[in-house]
Amino acid sequence: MEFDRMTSAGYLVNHMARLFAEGLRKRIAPLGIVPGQFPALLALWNKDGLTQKELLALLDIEQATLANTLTRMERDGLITRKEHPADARARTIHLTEKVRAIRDSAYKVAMEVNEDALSDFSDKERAVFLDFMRRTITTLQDDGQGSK
Amino acid sequence: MEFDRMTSAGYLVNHMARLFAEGLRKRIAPLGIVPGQFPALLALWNKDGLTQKELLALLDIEQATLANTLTRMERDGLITRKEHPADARARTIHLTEKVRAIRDSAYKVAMEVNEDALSDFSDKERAVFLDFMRRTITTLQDDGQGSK
DNA sequence: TCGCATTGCATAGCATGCTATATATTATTA
DNA sequence: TAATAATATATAGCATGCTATGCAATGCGA
Repeated sequence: MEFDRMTSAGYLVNHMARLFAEGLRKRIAPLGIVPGQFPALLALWNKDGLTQKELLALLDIEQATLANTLTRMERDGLITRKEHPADARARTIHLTEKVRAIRDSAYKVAMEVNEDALSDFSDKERAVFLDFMRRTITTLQDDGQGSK
Repeated sequence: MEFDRMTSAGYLVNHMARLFAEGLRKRIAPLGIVPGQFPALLALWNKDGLTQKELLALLDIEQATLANTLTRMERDGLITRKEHPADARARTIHLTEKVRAIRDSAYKVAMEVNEDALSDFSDKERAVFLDFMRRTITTLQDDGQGSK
C-alpha cells in the first residue's frame, strides 16, 4: 500500500499554501509588510481604530497569534495603539500614515498573486475551485467543533 | 473597492492548510508524531537508510527545514543517524522500531483526515479538486523559478 | 600534492501559527 | 462593598517554514 502525496489533499494544500505565501512575501516586501500582517491590514484599512478583540472577531486566527502579529506591526511602524477611552484593559489600533499610503499597492499585488496562481484556469474553473475550498473549510471547521 | 477574503485563493488556501494541519495534529498526537514529520516518515517508511541529501530530494522543503525536523525526530526517538560508510560529511537516517510499528496506523489516520475533509465531495469532484491543486502548484513553482 | 571550489549538514535568526497560562481590569454577586 | 468571576491582552514555549551563513570533509585542477 503506497501513500501518494499527489493524491493527498492535505499534502497538496500544505504545499500550495507555502507557495502562495512565498509568492506574496516576495511581492509585498518592497511595501514593508509581510504576509501574516495582510489579514489584519485588510480589516484595518476597512475600519480603523478597532480594539484587538474587535479585530480578532474578523480574522480566522487565535488571539495569541494576533497579539504577536500586532506587536510586530507596531515594531515595524505599521500601527500605533492608544488607550481605550472606556476600558483600561483594551487598546484601540490605528494604522500609520505610512501603511495607509500603501493600501492600493497592496491590494493590487495580492490580486496579482491570486491571478498568477490561477492564470491557466478558466473563469468557470476558478469559481469551482474557490467553492471547493470554501466547502472544505466549512467541513473542517465543523469537524473540529467538538460538542463541548 | 473591497478585497474579499472569500474570493481570495491565497487566503482560502492558507486557512485550509491550517485546518488540515490541526486536524492531522490531533489525530496523530497519540502516535507520538507531528505533522511536519509526516513527509519525511513517508519517505523513510518506503526506503530506510537514506542520507539527508537523498531524503531532501524526495521532499518539497528546504534543506535547513529538513535538518531541523530531523533533529526533532531524533530527539523524539523516531530516527537514529549513523555515519556514512564512504563520506564523513554525511549520515544515514534510520527509523526506530517504535516508528516502524506505527506506520499502518499513521497511514490510516492521514487518509481519514483527507476523507473527512472531502466527505461531502463526489468522487468526480475530488478528482477535479486534486487536479486543480496540482495545476496551481505547478504554476506557482514555475513562477518562482526566476531564469537565473 | 597543495589549494581552492564544492558538497553535506548544521546553525542563526526570523515569521507565523498554536495551546496554555499570566496579568490587569472590569463586572457581578453574595 | 468585598470577594469572585469574567474579560482583554500579553507572554511562554513550541512546531514548521524560510533565507543566509558557517564549517568540516571531499574532490579536482594546476
